Amino acid sequence: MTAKPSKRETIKTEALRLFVERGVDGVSVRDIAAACDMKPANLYAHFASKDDLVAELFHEGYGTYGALLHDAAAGAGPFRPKLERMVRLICRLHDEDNLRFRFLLMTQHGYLATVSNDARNPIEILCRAVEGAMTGGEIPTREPAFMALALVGLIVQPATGHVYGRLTGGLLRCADDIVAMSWRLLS
Amino acid sequence: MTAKPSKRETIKTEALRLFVERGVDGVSVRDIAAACDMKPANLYAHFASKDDLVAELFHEGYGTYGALLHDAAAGAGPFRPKLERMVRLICRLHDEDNLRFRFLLMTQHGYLATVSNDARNPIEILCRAVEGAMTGGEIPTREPAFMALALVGLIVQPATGHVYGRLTGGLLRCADDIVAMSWRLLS
DNA sequence: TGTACATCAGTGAACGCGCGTTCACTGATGTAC
DNA sequence: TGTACATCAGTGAACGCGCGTTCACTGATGTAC
Repeated sequence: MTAKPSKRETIKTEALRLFVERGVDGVSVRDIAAACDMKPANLYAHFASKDDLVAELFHEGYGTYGALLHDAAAGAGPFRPKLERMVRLICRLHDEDNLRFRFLLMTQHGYLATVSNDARNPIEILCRAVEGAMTGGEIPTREPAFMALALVGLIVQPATGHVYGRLTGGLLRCADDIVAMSWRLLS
Repeated sequence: MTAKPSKRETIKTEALRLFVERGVDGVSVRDIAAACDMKPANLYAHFASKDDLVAELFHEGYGTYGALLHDAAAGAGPFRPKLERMVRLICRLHDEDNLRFRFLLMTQHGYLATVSNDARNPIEILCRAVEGAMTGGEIPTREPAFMALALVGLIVQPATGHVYGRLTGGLLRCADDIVAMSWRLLS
C-alpha cells in the first residue's frame, strides 16, 4: 500500500511529462490541470505561478543530479573508477529517470545562466574531477573545462540521438563503450 | 557599394538574431517587425506565417551546413584528413556564423523529426564518413551512428559551454585539440 | 447528541493581455497615349 | 507635357483566441462546548 502522492507531487509529475512532450511554452496551465484532474485555478494553491513550477522542477532536478554526481566523484581513489562511476550514473539516470533527464537538457539553456558554479553544479563537479586527475598526473593536462564539456557532449549527444530514434535500446546498454570512449578521450 | 539587402533578407537576419537571443517563442512578429523598421502586417507580404519564417531559417541553415559538410567529407582519400576538414569546418561555422549555428542547435529538437536522413543531413554525412572509415579498416569497427553522435557532442557541447562563458575565445582556436580528441575518440 | 463556528481544498467565471493574422485602404511610382 | 490608369509595397485598425492569473464563493470536514 504505497501512499497516494500529494496533489503537489501529482502536479510536478504530470507537468514534467507534458513539458518534455511538448515543450514548456507548448503546455498551458489548463493542460497541466486537466492532466491532474484539477481546475486551473487550483494549481495556484500549490505553486505561485507557472514559472515557479518550471523553476522548481529545474532546480530540484539539477540539485539532485548534482548531489548524485558529487557522490560518484567523491573519495580519494584513482580517477579511472571515479570516471566509470560518473559515466554509468549519467547513463542510468538517462534510462531510468528519462523524463527528468530530458527536461533538464531541454531547459538548461534558459536556466544555466541563473545557476551558480558551486559544488552542486553537475558540470562543475565533472570539471573538478577532471582537473584533479590532471593535477595528479593520471591524465595529460589540458583545459579542464573544455575536457569536461567534451565529456558531457560525448554522453548527452548520443542520448539526444537516442530520443529521436537514431539509437535504439537504453544508454546503459552502451555504458561500457561510453566509459571506454571517455577514457580514450581524456588519455 | 554593396547592394542593399532585400526586405526579405533583412527580416531573416533580424529574426535569426532575435530568435537566438530570446528563443523562438519569446519573439513576437511585432518584435521582428520593429527590428526591421516595418509594420507587423507587412511581414506577411514576405512570409506566409511566423512558422513559415522559422521553418525556412531552419531548413536553409540545415541544408547549407549539410552541403558544406558533404563537400568536406567528399573524395576518396584517407579518413584522417577528412575528419580534420569536417571538424575544422564545424568549428569555423560556429565562430563565423555563430547566430545561425546556435539557431540550428536551438531549433533542432523541434525539427529533427521532420528532416529526412538523406545526403544533406549533417548527422547522416558524419555517420557515413565514420562508417566508411570503419569499413576501410582505418578505425576500429563500432556502431557508426553512436560514434558520429559522440563526435557531434564532442564539438557541440563545448560550443554550448562557450556560449555561456564557460570557455573563452573562439572554438577555432581549439580546433587542433578538437581534431586530436576526435581522432582519439574514434581510434 | 446537537449546534455554532473555523478551516481550507476546490470551483466558476471572469479579468486583461499579447499573440498571430487579416483586410480595406493609401500613396508613391511606373506606363500608355 | 499632361492625363488616366495599373501596380504594389506599405499601413492602421481591428479580429478572435488562448494565455496566465485572480477572486468571491462553495461545501465538506474538523473542533468546541
